[in-house]
Amino acid sequence: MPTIKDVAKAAGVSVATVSYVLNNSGAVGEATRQRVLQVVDELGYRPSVIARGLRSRKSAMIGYSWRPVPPNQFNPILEKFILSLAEAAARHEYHVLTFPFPEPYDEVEVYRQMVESGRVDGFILPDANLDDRRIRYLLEVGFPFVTFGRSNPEWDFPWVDVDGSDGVQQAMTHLLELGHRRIACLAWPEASLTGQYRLDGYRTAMASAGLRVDPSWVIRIENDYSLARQATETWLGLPAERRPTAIVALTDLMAVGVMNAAADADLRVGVDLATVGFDDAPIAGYLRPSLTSLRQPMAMVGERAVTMLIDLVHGRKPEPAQVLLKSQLIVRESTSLSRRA
Amino acid sequence: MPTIKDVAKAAGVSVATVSYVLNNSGAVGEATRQRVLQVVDELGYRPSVIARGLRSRKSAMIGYSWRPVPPNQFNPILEKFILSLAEAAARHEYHVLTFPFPEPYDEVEVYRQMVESGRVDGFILPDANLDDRRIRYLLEVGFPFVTFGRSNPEWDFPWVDVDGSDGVQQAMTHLLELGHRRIACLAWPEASLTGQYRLDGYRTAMASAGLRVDPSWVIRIENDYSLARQATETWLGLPAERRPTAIVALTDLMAVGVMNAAADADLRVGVDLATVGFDDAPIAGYLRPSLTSLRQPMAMVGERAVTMLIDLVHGRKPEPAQVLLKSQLIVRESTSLSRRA
DNA sequence: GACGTTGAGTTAAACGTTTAAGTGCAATCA
DNA sequence: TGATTGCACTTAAACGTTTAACTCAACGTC
Repeated sequence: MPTIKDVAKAAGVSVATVSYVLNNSGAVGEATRQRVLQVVDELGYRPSVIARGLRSRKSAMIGYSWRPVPPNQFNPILEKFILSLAEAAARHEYHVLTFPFPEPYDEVEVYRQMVESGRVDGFILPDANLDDRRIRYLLEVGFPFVTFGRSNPEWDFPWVDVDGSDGVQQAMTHLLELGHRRIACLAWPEASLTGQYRLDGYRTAMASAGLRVDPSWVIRIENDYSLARQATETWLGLPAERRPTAIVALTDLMAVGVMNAAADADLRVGVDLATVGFDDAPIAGYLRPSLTSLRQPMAMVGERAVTMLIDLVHGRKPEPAQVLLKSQLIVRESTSLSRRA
Repeated sequence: MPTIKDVAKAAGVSVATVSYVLNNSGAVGEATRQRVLQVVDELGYRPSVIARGLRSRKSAMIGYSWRPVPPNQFNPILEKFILSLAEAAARHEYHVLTFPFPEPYDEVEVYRQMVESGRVDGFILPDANLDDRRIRYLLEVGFPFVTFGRSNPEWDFPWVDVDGSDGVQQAMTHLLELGHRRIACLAWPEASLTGQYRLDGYRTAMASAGLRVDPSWVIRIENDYSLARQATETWLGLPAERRPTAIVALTDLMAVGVMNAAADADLRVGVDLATVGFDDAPIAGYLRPSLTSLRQPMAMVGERAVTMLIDLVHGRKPEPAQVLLKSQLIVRESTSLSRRA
């Protein structure tokens, strides 16, 4: 593998000149420049990113670690997200280093290792949450990062998020237009900030529509199929005047639980009971009935996050430093069969 | 960030000694060793992987790039695979670098860049196929790699694969035991070697059972929901004595197409028509009826592939250099409702 | 007492870049 | 004419490791 020295020798110049040509810096005459470039081409020379990294104290790598979901759950947005990270990074001559998510309470240690060994120049942190230890640590040591998701308002750091409140409000508007008035929300435990925002959207929409929220209409569960079924059964067991006619679930997996529980109770989903999911999993369009869901603009999230991170790494302040994107409601049969029929 | 020099100074030894201590090489007295380790600990020193890489000409990185599936398809095994790669790599102090899959026909160029810039020490290549240009290139330049999937038999290289023929035979045995005799196979285009192996499993099982394969029982399509529906409709339109009672699909997505087309024809899946998928997508257990499918041991695939690759990188010949793993049939309602009923 | 041998260190080169500082030269200027 | 400037290029240090080669004292051997 040729090195910069080989190029210099072949072109009859010093290595510095070659370096200047390659980096478009320094003052190099046009003739020399051409000659160097030609030699580079002939020799098939490619700079060693490692040597470059040692000198510049940059690895040109972005660290990314995600929390694997438990068996029997799925993460519908992971692939798109990683892909958009990798593509956005590549556009800036960066690369994405994926590392396994640490065991609970070891988070910081794993990130510390990455930071101190100089493996990466910055991190993309998915699944940000309140009091996130990773964020606290990285702020403390002043290491570049961008989160996907928000955290404590008193912490000032760059993030990208999808407006869950707005998303759920879109779904609610859709349901309200269809005439639904008794709408339930299958939510997440209080610990999840993302869950809070989405639930806020539900409450806001109900309030704007002048509708009272029956306390039994909000059930908080982990993202789990069976728990979603149980919750649905609870709702369907309510007296008719309190029984929801529509259910907004915070994930597609839970929405599937809702649909199946409803079908088992001999309700026609989309006609007798409407339901909406979140994330627009690839399967959503192929379910029976197909599932109305909120699609997060993952490609954009990845692109923005990477761009912001690279700004940070280069000492520039990303502008804006906080980005809130909108999700898109994909209407399918689970909310609109009755209309079509 | 402290460097090895800081440690050496603080411990009153030369940098070489520190290095020897850290690498357990050279001859170092016990007292000195302890003192160095203590200083390392006190200073929180961590070797720079970049400097180390420059000297040792190793990046301690494994390159991984996967072909993103078209919109409306999904890749049920990707997450588990990347995760197991990352975990296995971490156990050997390696990391996984993900890079975007190149545009068609640029494959080699992107891999070449990775090789020549010294970014990675080796590759894991998913989706290996016949005449794979990536394999050809890497063999040519003698760069370490392990594929997931097989390729040309005349090429000698290390791979890990899941025995698709055996998998489909498991499914077939299951269907035959349930009494099915007219079994169809929803296969892939001929270009896919993985598809060939799986289809072989179908033909082998039919032959072993002494059953003739009606030519119309094999339909080759891309992995696509709508095409799967169409194929199913074709089969359901056959005269009764040639109409399949069971359909083995090469992916879960196609199996969903089968199930929905059957339901539209007022057939009860699992009773009137059995179907089996492949990959055991997370949703499979939550479909109605739930889908029998073949689960690939992705964690094992990743683990083995990484171990083999690291052997190669260190100049050891992996033993064995070819690994064929079995998939596991997960029986659910789509093949056994009638039994349970 | 001269002569290996061994153990425990040190010295310094090397890995492949980047870049501050320096050099030489021609053109420009007072 | 000599000083000044700007351009094009070179020199050499530095980034943080690893490791071959060396040093030196202590010890054992004949």
